[in-house]
Amino acid sequence: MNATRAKKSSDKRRLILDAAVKVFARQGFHACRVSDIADEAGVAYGLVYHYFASKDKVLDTLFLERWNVMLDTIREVDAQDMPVREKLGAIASFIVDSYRHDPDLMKVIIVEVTRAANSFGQTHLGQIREAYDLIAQIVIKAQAEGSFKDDIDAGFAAMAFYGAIEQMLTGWIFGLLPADEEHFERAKWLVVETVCGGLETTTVGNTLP
Amino acid sequence: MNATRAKKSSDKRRLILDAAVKVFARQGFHACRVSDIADEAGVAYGLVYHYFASKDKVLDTLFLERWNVMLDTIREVDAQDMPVREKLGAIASFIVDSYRHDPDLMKVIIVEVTRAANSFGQTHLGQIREAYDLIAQIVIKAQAEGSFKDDIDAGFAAMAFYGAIEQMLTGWIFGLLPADEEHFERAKWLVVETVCGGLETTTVGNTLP
DNA sequence: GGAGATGTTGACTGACCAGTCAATCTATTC
DNA sequence: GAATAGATTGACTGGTCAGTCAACATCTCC
Repeated sequence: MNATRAKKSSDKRRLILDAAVKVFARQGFHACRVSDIADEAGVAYGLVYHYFASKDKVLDTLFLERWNVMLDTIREVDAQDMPVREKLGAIASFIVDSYRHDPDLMKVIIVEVTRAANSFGQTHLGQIREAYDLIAQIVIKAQAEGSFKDDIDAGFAAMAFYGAIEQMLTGWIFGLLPADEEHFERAKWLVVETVCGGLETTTVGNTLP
Repeated sequence: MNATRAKKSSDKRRLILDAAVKVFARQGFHACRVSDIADEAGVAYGLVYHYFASKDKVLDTLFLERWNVMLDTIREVDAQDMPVREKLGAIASFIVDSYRHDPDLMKVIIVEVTRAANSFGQTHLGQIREAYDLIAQIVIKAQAEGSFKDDIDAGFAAMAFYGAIEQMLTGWIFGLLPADEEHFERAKWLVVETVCGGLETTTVGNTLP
């Protein structure tokens, strides 16, 4: 049957991808060998090249798979009719939950792609920018409807928001922040509370007394 | 004379370090060859190894030189008697100005060390953590004196603050944000305004209406 | 059951590059 | 000006590893 064959085939492909996540997370993309991935997956060296054209393509695949899910989520959230705070909260939630669900994969995506300005970060700059732009759009709308101050550049605000979240993940990745269930939830809340608190028009305190 | 000799010696050392900054920034630490550094500096290959034990040590030196200046600055700022907002503003200022003054060096530090969880980030974890801790201390003091809400974990707040700044630099590094004088200044202000706005006790707006 | 396609294997190769080292050059000192 | 120490050179080496490939295995379908 075709389905069985297809299933079996993609099983091994998936096996390799999952093994790659573990290996990349443990040793880093540059430090690991393709044979490490094959060993971790329990398959022969050559099979990696049967499913992927190069070591790079393995990482590309991992990144794009997950990043596109995130982009879709952000688009969906934005399309809904809810206050900015909730929209940003949903995005923060999604990212933190992604980490909670698969810390290795998020580590790889952040360390090897999102922040790798000279390698994969450049390759996937378009995808990465897309995320920032979508968040900026949310900020712009909030400014237009008056819930966010409009003297703050939306692009910069989006970067600050995204950067704050990514730094939380970085804290967990480096083992600098406690990574239990409660802290995951508090982190979501903190980012939204902090960033929205500073951007909302309801804020009173200002630079001068 | 001894001074001349010493001067000449350290001249070449400096030459190599400066060349390394350019090369690391342009090609990335892993992608570049030691010969690229030597070529850029206009010295022979072997001379790099006369001054540095390994390629790694070159990056270590660059990182530590700059990072220690930053740690000192944060300590000085913290020791002074001024409102939190100004303290955090001074730190944001220092980091942004560091980028303005030498974007290549900051790019290298951030991309190759601060965010490299599997290589130099691990090696220098102590130094990196020190910076986060110092910022967290500032937040804790602000909470103690009542200017910051104390229901927010200081460690997390410090990460959010530092992450927001680093993401601004990342935006400039990737060419995703405008990098002119005015935007540098606005970025400092934005980060402080946003983060402090969300943390200060004077904030009014809250989750529920 | 056999032909063709697809999956799987792992030894091998060719390129690359960090680090070594012996030779040469330059300054310093007496 | 000879001796010593340090600076500078670049050809060479040894190890590493991404990617290839030819052989073998296992499906699918008639």
